Amino acid sequence: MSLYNARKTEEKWQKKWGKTKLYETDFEDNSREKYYNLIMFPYPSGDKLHIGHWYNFAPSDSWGRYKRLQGFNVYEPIGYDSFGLPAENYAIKHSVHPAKSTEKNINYMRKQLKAMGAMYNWKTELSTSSPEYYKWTQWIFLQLYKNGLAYKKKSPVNWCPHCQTVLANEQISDGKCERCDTEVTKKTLSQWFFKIRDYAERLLDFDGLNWPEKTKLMQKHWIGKSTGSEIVFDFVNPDTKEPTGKSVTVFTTRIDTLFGATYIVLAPEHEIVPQIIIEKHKDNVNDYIEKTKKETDINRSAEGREKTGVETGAFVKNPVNGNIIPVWIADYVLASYGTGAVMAVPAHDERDYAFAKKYKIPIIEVIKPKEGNSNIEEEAFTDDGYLINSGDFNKQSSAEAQKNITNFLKKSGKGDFKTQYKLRDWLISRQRFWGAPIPIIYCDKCGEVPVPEEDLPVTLPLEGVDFKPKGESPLATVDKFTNTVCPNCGGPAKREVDTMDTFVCSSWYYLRYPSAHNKEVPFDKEVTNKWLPVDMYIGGPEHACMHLLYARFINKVLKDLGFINFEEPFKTLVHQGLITKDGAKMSKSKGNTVSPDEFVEKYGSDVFRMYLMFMGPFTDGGDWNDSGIKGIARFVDKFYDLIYTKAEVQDEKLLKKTLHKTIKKVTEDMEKLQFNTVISALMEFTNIATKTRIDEDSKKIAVKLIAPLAPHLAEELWEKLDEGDSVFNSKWPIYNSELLIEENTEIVVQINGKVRAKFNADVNIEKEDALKTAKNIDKVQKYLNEGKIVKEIYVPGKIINIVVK
RNA sequence: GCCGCGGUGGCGGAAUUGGUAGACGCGCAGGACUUAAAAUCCUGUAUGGAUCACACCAUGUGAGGGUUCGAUUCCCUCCCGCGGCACCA
Repeated sequence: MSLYNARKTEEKWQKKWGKTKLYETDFEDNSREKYYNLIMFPYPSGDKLHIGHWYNFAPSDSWGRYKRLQGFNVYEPIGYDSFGLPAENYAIKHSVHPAKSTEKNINYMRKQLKAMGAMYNWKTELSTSSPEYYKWTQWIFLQLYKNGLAYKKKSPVNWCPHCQTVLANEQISDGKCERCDTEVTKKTLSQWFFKIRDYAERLLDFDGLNWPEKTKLMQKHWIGKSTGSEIVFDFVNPDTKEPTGKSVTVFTTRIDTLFGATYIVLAPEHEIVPQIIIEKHKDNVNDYIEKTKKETDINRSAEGREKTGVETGAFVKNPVNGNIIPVWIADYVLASYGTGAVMAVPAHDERDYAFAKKYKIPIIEVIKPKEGNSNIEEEAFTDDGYLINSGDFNKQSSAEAQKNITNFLKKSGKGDFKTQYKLRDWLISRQRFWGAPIPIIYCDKCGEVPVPEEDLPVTLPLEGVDFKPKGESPLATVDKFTNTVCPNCGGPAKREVDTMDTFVCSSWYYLRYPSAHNKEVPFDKEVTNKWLPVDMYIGGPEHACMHLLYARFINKVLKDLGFINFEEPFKTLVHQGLITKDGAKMSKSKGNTVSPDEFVEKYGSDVFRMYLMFMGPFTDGGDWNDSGIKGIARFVDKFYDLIYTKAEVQDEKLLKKTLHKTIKKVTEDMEKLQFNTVISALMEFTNIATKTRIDEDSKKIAVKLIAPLAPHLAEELWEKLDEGDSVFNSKWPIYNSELLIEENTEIVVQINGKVRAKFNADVNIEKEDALKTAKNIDKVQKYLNEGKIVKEIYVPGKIINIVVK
């Protein structure tokens, strides 16, 4: 029977840690190497700390504790990503100011986080919605603004009629608002953008980053670089074939197929469209454009949708061969990518092929496969090959022709090499209240004026706000906020009423943490250059393309502006897996959630977090089982009893060997964050040591080994072992490899690859002796008699395989 | 459709420079303790066959094929699940 009382013990140590300031980082300590261990900070929702948070935070804390035991000066900060829509929606419903509900949620969450017993440095706790923090978010906006990286642009944006707010492309899933599931429509507004596209090329460079390949690949796809050529097509009069003076530029990655272009297609939104329509087609074209406007992007890009389009009656001249080809409009060409115009080569592009067949446009074959055949009557041939029907370029390979044709057009100014990116500039304006106000003032005289840095923060009003959305920012309803004076001329002026995307707040919080106590600067230069970049960043894979890309962007900008001296914010990145229940994702709507509080109450934080880590590999996640946690609870009791009980060692040799094997296994697996096998190794050790009994020195080692996983239990036992101070001020054990050397081994005898017998032998037994021993075994002889020995394989100290035929 | 990851007992999972598949834990079954239960401890537990029982035999890591003395691990084809992207010119 165990005497271990988890809840009491955990409370005791949490209090003690607070008193002794064990986890308050000494940022100036140079005696130990720094280690910045970061988690993706939580959004303080009314749902409190859920199991997903635990699965991110607890293993991360175990990792931090392990690094500390290894001698690093570990900094583990905590904070809250506290701006955002849910608090605003709550305010709309219940008329509670977001500042109030957020504070309440943070207070509750802080209690839960403390009960977890992680080694957070509470001294540098921050929340993005506090004026002390968003003052500097606004400061960052101003740096981008002053350096031409923030600009305002009228653009069609995605509009959620329910939230009455603009959504970023990233916030729409399945044509619906990610937050409220309402069908998304369109609206044109004047918006602030950050020029992340300027950094596209640098964001593709992951050199020196220890990140999951998957994440890097996702960012690469997201940025979507493609290299090709731009070609200028001149419009010509359909009757006289004379140039009209107008032209359109297209982007293509397959300029080698240019001789096969039989029409070009413009996006319905393309600005040149109104100028080039021929009278006869005007009604048709305008109808089509009107129809397109009503369709959302999502519908337009729905899978398997039949391609539609209309003729404009206009014609252009192919610059490479002078062919006159028709100009069409079709909604499958997107205004937002490339130039909003494409050349169509039906013979060598599936989309163009289907379109040409439908509208009976000629198909001209210009590429032949190097090997085998293509059948243009049946389908498009889209691979590279060699050119035919292409004048001087015949017989060249696709790659050669791409270079040569572009260079040929370059001479006459009708083409050039060009690189395109799918990445769009970052839309940061939000027509919301609960965000950092954009520090811009509009003056009738002076125009757009940035708020002077010394006037920051532009504070959110606490009173007089109407949260009910009316299609504009709630801030517009607060006269006290909007009416101000121009910092330039002193005349009356209006403030920008939009706030920033919360991703702006979270794109730099890791820089603020170590300087969070400093009110003078966003981040202390010395501290930052010493403590950054982040050594380990652990969080969900859902942030692969947004938060993690934005943070890299802001970091690079701040480096370019000379504020910091490092290019990348996160050296090592790890994504935790997903916890499921009965194989399904947990969700409130399904009612299959697990409440951490309930299990922490019953078993304690140590047991709960260890079970989470035991369920499966950390990066894969696992399936929660209510009774599975009992196994960990039993293990904790057994371990406590093992250390607590004094007894004579029965089998010293076995104990030492097992202990050092365990040190090796635990150390190696901790390095790989394979907590599940760390725990099973400790279980095996406990099972064996319970039988052999254990001496005091070995106990200390065992306690250190379990300390990262069960910090409270370890501290309690460390104290019981009459060790003062904290186990987390001790040193991680090192195994003695001499103790791991095996003298005897079990050799497996296989006949034709099947295990037939085993025998014990000296590890260094020679092949001949091993075979001799094996062949003397009765059972082996039985099989040998069935045929002739064809081959004998000996894997030293492991296996004998005799092939009999 | 494309890209990435995965598929192992009743369940979560372990093992891969190719070398005894199923560690560890849950669950289940039997036993001990108890008036009884819970807790705890001990034993067993891939499937099928055979046996009073053991020894034993066969099969087995999504399916099929290949390479090899030997394949969960390598190669090919296919099926299923998960995540991401998607008319990107």
